[in-house]
Amino acid sequence: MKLSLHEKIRTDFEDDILSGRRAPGDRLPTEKELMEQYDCSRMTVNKALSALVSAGLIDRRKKAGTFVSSPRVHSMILDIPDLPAQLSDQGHVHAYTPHLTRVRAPDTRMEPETWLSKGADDLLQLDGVHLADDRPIAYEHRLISARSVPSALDVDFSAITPGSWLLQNVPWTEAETKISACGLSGLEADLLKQKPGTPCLCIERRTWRASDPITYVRQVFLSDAYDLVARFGPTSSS
Amino acid sequence: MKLSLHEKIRTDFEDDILSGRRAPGDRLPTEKELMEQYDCSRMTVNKALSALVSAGLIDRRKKAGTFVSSPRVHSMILDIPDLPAQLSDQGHVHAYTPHLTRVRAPDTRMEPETWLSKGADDLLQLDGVHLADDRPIAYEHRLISARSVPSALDVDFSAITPGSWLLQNVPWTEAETKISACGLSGLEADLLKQKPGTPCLCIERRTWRASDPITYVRQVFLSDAYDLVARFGPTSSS
DNA sequence: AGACTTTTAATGTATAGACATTAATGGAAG
DNA sequence: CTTCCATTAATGTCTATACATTAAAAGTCT
Repeated sequence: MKLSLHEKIRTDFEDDILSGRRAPGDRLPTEKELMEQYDCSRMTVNKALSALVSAGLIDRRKKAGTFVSSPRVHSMILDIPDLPAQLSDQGHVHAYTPHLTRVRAPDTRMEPETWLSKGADDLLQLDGVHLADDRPIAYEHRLISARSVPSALDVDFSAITPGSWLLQNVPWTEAETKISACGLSGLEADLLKQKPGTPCLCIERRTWRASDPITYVRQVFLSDAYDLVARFGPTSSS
Repeated sequence: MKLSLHEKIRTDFEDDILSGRRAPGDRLPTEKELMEQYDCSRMTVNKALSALVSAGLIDRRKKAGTFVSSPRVHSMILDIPDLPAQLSDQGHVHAYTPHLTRVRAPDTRMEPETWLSKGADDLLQLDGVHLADDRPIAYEHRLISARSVPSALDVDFSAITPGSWLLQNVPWTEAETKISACGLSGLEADLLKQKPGTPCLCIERRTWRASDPITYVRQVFLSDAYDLVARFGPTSSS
């Protein structure tokens, strides 16, 4: 693969920093030194270093210089893809069978419902089962604010999953995701053809669009059918 | 706060996209149009748009143009949980009690062990229980490559947890994390004072340092004591 | 119509210079 | 010795221009 010059400069330092050859606090050459070293213009060096700044690998201070960032944040990005997309990527056949669809008033004893309805608005409830190759793999309980997304009331959710429809029609601006483990309830176990109490991965998510609550969803995955994998490393670069 | 011109251009489009005023798939003005609109040079426009590309908000295709990127994936930033740090942040008292510490040959029937040992090297095995305020909350099974990290053999892991020691002494360059759910085994249940089969969150991680395998760890968390929460939204900008 | 070629409009990369901004540094005054 | 100020070395921003690269679109020839 052919790298452009600013990419080469960037990856050179990326490698040095990630491998530990340049430790946190170390000072990097100045732009002037680098433009001689790489025989290029200052803008090119600057572009490479700017990328490293926004990647959080270096800090730059005027007059002082450029330094390897100190508190190496050990964090990684976990992508939680749209279920149908992920399954079809892996060559499986995805299906969604609605189990319960209705519009109702919020139950104010339930925290997610008071949050979503702001105490008053009607909620569209969409419960259903996700299948991969005809095998049930997840139970989804979803609530949508009828106020924030009135158009959702007219959609036929046996043709498109609620998640995909929302992603395409009501892009979110803010989201909170919680991952935990839980045992299947009696109803869930029944629908997924498992025993109650079977350990499952539980993903809960709330999304906002410009500070309006949009949806709350709780997905319960059979643990042998689904897990989340995140990888972090030098390969991450685009 | 005074914004430089390229920041202004960037935030203008950031706002438009995050608010939904520009929907996925919409085409943005060309660089030429933008340099007239903002009365600036093309490089300035380019810098703003490049930032939006690396933020994943737009896609650009030569000759075709610039478009709001389409499937906004739900991603979350997963902080590598250094359990002691995380717990003390929340005001809890953390303790770690070793349960099994030994050096042994790899069991070649186990995939993680062949990976870590490359088929031959000795492994340092460190199993133990994490407690928060004297209550057991997690069981940790850890293997460290004696070859890649020989200094680990001399450490007293009743004084510092294996995770913290590694984080401080052997920074990784690459990591893979897998999150799933599982039921407690008999041994784990015993040590955590729970019933076998209790649903738990299971985090497995492998780390590398410059392509050398360093450690494999499997942490099993009581589901009522621990879950992962991440929030993603427009506040992310630097 | 279909397959190939050419044009062309857009992005991608890079240059050489200019001026602005900031903060470390050293020197002068008290 | 301390305070203040000027110097200056670094990054930050921006311009105007050039050429490369790509793929859409239009044109041309069967």
